[in-house]
Amino acid sequence: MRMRSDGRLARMLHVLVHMALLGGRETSERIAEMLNTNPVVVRRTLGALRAHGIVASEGGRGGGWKLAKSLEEITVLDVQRALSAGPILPAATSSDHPSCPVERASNAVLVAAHAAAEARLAEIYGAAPLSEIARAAMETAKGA
Amino acid sequence: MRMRSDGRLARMLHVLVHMALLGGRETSERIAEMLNTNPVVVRRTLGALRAHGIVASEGGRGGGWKLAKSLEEITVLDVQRALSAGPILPAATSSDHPSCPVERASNAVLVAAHAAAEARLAEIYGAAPLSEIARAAMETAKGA
DNA sequence: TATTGCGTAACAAATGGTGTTACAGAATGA
DNA sequence: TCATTCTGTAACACCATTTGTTACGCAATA
Repeated sequence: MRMRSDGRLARMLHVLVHMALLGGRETSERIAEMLNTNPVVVRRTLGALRAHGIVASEGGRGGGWKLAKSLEEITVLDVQRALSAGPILPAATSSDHPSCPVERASNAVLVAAHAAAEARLAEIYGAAPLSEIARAAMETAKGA
Repeated sequence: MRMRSDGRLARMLHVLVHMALLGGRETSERIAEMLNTNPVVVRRTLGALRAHGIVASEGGRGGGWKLAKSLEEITVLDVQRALSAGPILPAATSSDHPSCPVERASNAVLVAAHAAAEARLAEIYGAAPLSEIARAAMETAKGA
């Protein structure tokens, strides 16, 4: 029952930076083309970001998606949190004999280790605004 | 496509410590009872540990499983490595447009962050011998 | 030689992201 | 008003991975 880290975070970072660089509104259709996927998947995933104030959407003719904040104001951690409420790195403990001291001790070690790793990950995510990704991308594009 | 951290590590820590505390050989049948699971699952998983020299097995009457090292010589990291060859925390990047600078930059941030988190996790796992889990378990059992 | 226990193949179930179709609702513009 | 163009969402099927299970072969031993 694990919440494995999926490909949504990478895809969302990718598309959010593109949206900022393009400036205007983008439809699910066009975003889906950017991500080589389906418009419904895009709405589903961007919908989670909208619930956290990262993007906004409008229906009807001329509608679509746009950023609700600047790239400087969005960190990787913000996007991660929008996509998944729980821990980024769940502990993966066992619960075969909840009262067994050995199982408890084993689980405790794993929980502590994961908490430390998660703290490190969240620290880095939180210190990484999307504007930094945009800057690195432009640098690369120029250099190449 | 993630290699999510599954429940095998926790289960193996649990059973290895029990095996050490019990001292002798244990059959898949008895171990399965400890873990509330099936003997085949036990053979499957312990088989991976045997391939890394952590446990040994013998068939036939009077056979079963026993530790190949002492708990002091086995770290959580050893068990983790035996269960899964690759990274503990795979990066979860996207590959929709491998030549897109924005995708590359997004992936790079994620890869770097995961590498740091994984290093932290491996550091803790490597510094945690199973004897420490056994000690903590006995402490708890005594205290309670 | 009968029993015990591992080794392994084969298959079902559950989980969670993904891909897809279908359709309802809202905004826009002629 | 009405057709068009969007999002919102339900309802599936699909894929990959762990887990659970049955079945059977092989080795060791009393």
